[in-house]
This record gives sequence, structure tokens and C-alpha cells, in this order.
Amino acid sequence: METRALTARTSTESTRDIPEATVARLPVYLRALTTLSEAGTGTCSSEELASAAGVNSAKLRKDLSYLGSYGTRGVGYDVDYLRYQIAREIGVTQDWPVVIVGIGNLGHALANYSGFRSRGFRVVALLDADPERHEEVVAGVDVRPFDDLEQIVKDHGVAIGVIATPALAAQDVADRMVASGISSILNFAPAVLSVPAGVDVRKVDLSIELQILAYHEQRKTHGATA
Amino acid sequence: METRALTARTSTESTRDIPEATVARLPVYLRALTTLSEAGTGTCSSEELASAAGVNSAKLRKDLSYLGSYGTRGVGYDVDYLRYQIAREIGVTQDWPVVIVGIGNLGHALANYSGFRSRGFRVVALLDADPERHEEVVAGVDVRPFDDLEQIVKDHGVAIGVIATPALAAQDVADRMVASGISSILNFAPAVLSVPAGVDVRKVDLSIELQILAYHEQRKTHGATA
DNA sequence: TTCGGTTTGTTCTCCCGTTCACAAACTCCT
DNA sequence: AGGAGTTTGTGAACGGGAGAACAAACCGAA
Ligand SMILES: NC(=O)c1ccc[n+]([C@@H]2O[C@H](COP(=O)([O-])OP(=O)(O)OC[C@H]3O[C@@H](n4cnc5c(N)ncnc54)[C@H](O)[C@@H]3O)[C@@H](O)[C@H]2O)c1
Ligand SMILES: NC(=O)c1ccc[n+]([C@@H]2O[C@H](COP(=O)([O-])OP(=O)(O)OC[C@H]3O[C@@H](n4cnc5c(N)ncnc54)[C@H](O)[C@@H]3O)[C@@H](O)[C@H]2O)c1
Repeated sequence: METRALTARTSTESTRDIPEATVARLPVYLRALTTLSEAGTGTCSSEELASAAGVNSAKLRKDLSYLGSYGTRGVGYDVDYLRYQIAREIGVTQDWPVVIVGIGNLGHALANYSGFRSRGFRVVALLDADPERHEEVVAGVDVRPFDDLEQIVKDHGVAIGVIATPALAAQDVADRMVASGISSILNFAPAVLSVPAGVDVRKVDLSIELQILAYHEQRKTHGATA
Repeated sequence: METRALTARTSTESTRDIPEATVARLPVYLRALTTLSEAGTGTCSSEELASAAGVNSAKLRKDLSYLGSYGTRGVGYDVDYLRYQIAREIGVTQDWPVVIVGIGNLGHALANYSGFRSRGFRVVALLDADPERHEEVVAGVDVRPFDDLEQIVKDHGVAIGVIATPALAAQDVADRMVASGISSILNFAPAVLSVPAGVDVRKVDLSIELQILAYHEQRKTHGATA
């Protein structure tokens, strides 16, 4: 399921491979640190940061230990320093160009989302197959034909693509993205995407989340009435 | 992290507790089965279904075994029968009323999302704190004041709430939801929510997903240039 | 310098999830 | 009826992650 190997480890690199579960939590820590920093906090303990991030403090410390020893025993972590270290590790110290394909209901919301810019991502293009969409300008970016994909990816060095088309079109869009050189895809369409090794796909599926909630909800109420 | 206990197991119930990882995959199987059914497929093997769902066939079989023995050895699974069994287990054979709070960019997209209805969820109310929103009608449902929450939850027996407000308002909205009787929350705001035991929270965070992709992307390109 | 208090980094153990591998069970053909 | 071929359901091995617990390291006061 995961993309492994292909990255030959050079000896000098600090590439200890960070567990996937830890990688998924680093952005949460990053956000918590940003909040703390904006609140004027200069130093924080693992307990405080863990609380702000909603995790166990032991887990937090273990996660951070994969990056290195950035804390001071008896004191805690320097908020801004740790924040930079995590940002660097994730790779959001500089902006990543992103394209969004499928500018319908969801695509509009994504294009208007300000959280992109503030977290290291820059929407360089909005693409849609429907010619009627091509006159529109969303959040300062104009909607362009889907066929412009290759050129845009090449021009801006885009590595990350977002799919917000109907499910039926998702696989085709993914194929075109991969062919254009995109190697990371965030998929909002309720479809299972098939991509070659070396390409990462993450999916966000609203219906699945709701169904998981429904399952637990059913258990709760079922137990109450039984 | 998880809400445990509180549900006393009565002996007659068929409540073998299904692993959380399996619960998260059942909706994926459900969708794959629906697709197969619509394509006219009457029977399918674990291999076929696993392929359609994008998972390992052994994992699929083990997952399904938690529900019961709904397959036939040497043959496979009856698509419609299995689909019904999974739907029943998840609890989406009847509709769940849902409220959405925060009808901005994202809230509009969610309200317009047709995938709700088709998967067992019905949006019974759209709520927003901004009075200027209250004249609007989105997807046939009119936007109402946030203070109507308690009454709507009571009237419709709402158990599931969706938060699409700015991060700063999310905790307040969650508190009001819980106080109103909602016990499952889907949170789109980038904030860590604190809720009492017995309330389930799931979060969908676009920025985190992108940052995880960026991390792996950085590794890929970094390995190439080194 | 020494000592008490604090907090990190890490080890160890346990649990959950994944995957392999195979016996049991079913169909179909002869 | 019997045997060959197919597919499910599950036992067992394995790997990874979560959490408890503690030694090492640091600060500040005396
Ligand atoms: N709206 C939501 O809140 C929501 C929530 C979860 C998931 N989704 C999923 O996100 C996707 C988009 O949802 P939506 O509500 O925005 O749908 P939509 O129909 O409003 O928008 C889809 C857009 O994709 C474009 N499109 C179609 N085929 C294309 C192609 N081959 N190449 C490029 N563009 C193409 C269409 O022209 C349209 O503008 C769907 O798969 C939906 O299931 C939506
Ligand atoms: N737009 C996106 O694509 C996107 C993607 C990921 C996450 N998010 C997150 O989703 C949330 C909503 O994003 P958005 O772009 O729709 O923002 P938005 O500002 O367009 O909409 C927010 C809405 O919430 C309402 N609101 C504010 N405080 C409220 C309160 N206390 N009670 C009820 N309603 C309240 C506002 O009136 C507004 O209509 C944000 O937290 C954002 O970070 C958005």
C-alpha cells in the first residue's frame, strides 16, 4: 500500500525514517506550536504541547525524538525553534505549488480556502473540463481548461495535485496528473485510485467519516434501548 | 483517545466488537459493492471485491469475518446480500439526521453535496451565527440562526453534527452541540476539540493531509538530488 | 559545589493490525 | 458417488505503535 524503497539512503543524510503515525501527527504539533507562539509563549513543556495537540505527552516526546533532541531537560522546548525544526522536517519552510482539478462546489471552497497559503501551499492553477467554467476567476486565480495541466505542471514544477471532480472522472484525472509529472495526489472523490509505485495518494472521504460516526452512534443508542 | 466502556454488553446482542480499523474500511467495501451491484454483478470473490476496494484480499476476508459468515466457499459473496449486511452493521439502512454549522465556503459545498442523501444521511438544518446568512436557502434548506440548535436537535433527534466554522469558534460550537444532545461530531475546523466521554469526534483536516504529502514528496526529490 | 525539583529522551512491555498459509467447505464435471 | 478445482474463514506469526516508567540531564537555590 505504501511507497517504499526507491530512495537510496546516503550515509550523510539525517534520514532516519520517521514512523508514518508520527508523520501524521507532526502537522498537528506544528499548528499547536504556531498557536502557542502567537500567544507569546516562548517555552513549553511536553505536557503543555501535548495537551494543546490533544495527545499523550509520552507519545509527543517519542515523536519529537525521531527528529532529534530539540528539547532541554528540566526546561522544555523553545516554541519557535521547535516549530522551525518540525516545519523543516515536513518540508513546509518553502511553498509547494498545487493544482486543483474540478472547480465545482468543493473546488470553489478549496480555492477560497485561506489555510492553504498560511501553511506552505500555493494554488497555482484551477482546472476544469467544463468550458463554461473557464471564464470564472476564483480567489484571484482563473479557471483554465483541463488540457493545460501538462504545461502548468511543467512551468511551475507542481508535485501535488488535488482532485475534486466527480468519482467517475477521478481515475482519468489521476492518470493525467501522473503522466504530467505529479507524484502526490489528494483525492476528494469517492473512488479508489490506482497509481504507479512512487506516487502517493491520500483520500479525504466525507461519507466514510460520517458512516464511521454512524456505526458508533448506533452502538450507543442500541445499548441504551436494549 | 477512544470512548470505551459505558455500553454494557447484553448477552443476547450480536455485538462482537469490531476492530476500529475494520469499521473504517466497511464503508469502502459498501461503496465497492454498490458499484458492483450497479454494474449488474451478482456474485464476487474476495479477490475481486478487495481489488475494487483497494485492499488485500486476506484483510478483506478477515474484516468480513467479524460480521459473520456471509460468503460461500468455492463461490464467493452475493453482492446485494453482503451489501445489505454491511449497511445494517454500519447503521445506514435508515437515514441519520445531520446538522451543519457554519455555512461559509465549505458549509455551502457540504450542503450542496448530493453524496449525503445517497449514503444514509439527511441534512435537516444549516446553522450560522451571521445574521446576513439567514435569508439564504442552500440546496432546499434555509440557513437559520445558530441559537436554533437546541430546538432542531430535539425536534429531529439529531445525533450527528458537522462543524464548518472558523477554528476559533469550533470549541464553542462543539460545546453547544454536546449540550444539545449531539454525541457525534465531524469537525472540519483546524482545532483540537475537547468533549466529554461518550462523544465521538472525527476530524477532517485538509492542511494536515497536504503536509503529509509534502513530507513524502520532499523525501522523494531530496533522494534524487542527493 | 551540592542538593532538590523538573522535564526530557528512551527502554520495555503490551496490544492492535496485517499478512501468510492452510484446512474446511462448496461447485461442477465425470 | 467421487475427485478436481476453487474460495472462504481462521489460526498463527510478525511488525508497528501506544503508553508506562525511569534514568539522564538540566536549572536554581543554598
Ligand atoms: N461538495 C462536497 O461537499 C463534497 C464532499 C465530499 C466529497 N465530495 C466529492 O468531491 C467531488 C466534487 O464534488 P462537487 O460537489 O464539487 O461536484 P461538482 O459536480 O459541483 O463539481 C465537479 C466539477 O468537476 C468538473 N469535472 C468533471 N469531469 C472533469 C474532468 N474529467 N476533468 C476536469 N474537471 C472535471 C465539473 O465540470 C465540475 O465543475 C465529487 O467526487 C464529490 O463526491 C464533495
Ligand atoms: N474552505 C475550505 O475548503 C476548507 C478546507 C479545509 C478546512 N476548512 C476549515 O473549515 C472551516 C470553514 O471554512 P470556510 O472557508 O467555509 O470559512 P468561512 O469563513 O467561509 O465560513 C465560516 C462560517 O462560519 C460562520 N460562523 C462563524 N462563527 C460561528 C459560530 N460561532 N457559530 C456558527 N457559525 C459561525 C460564519 O458566519 C461563516 O459563515 C474553517 O475552520 C476552515 O479552516 C475549510
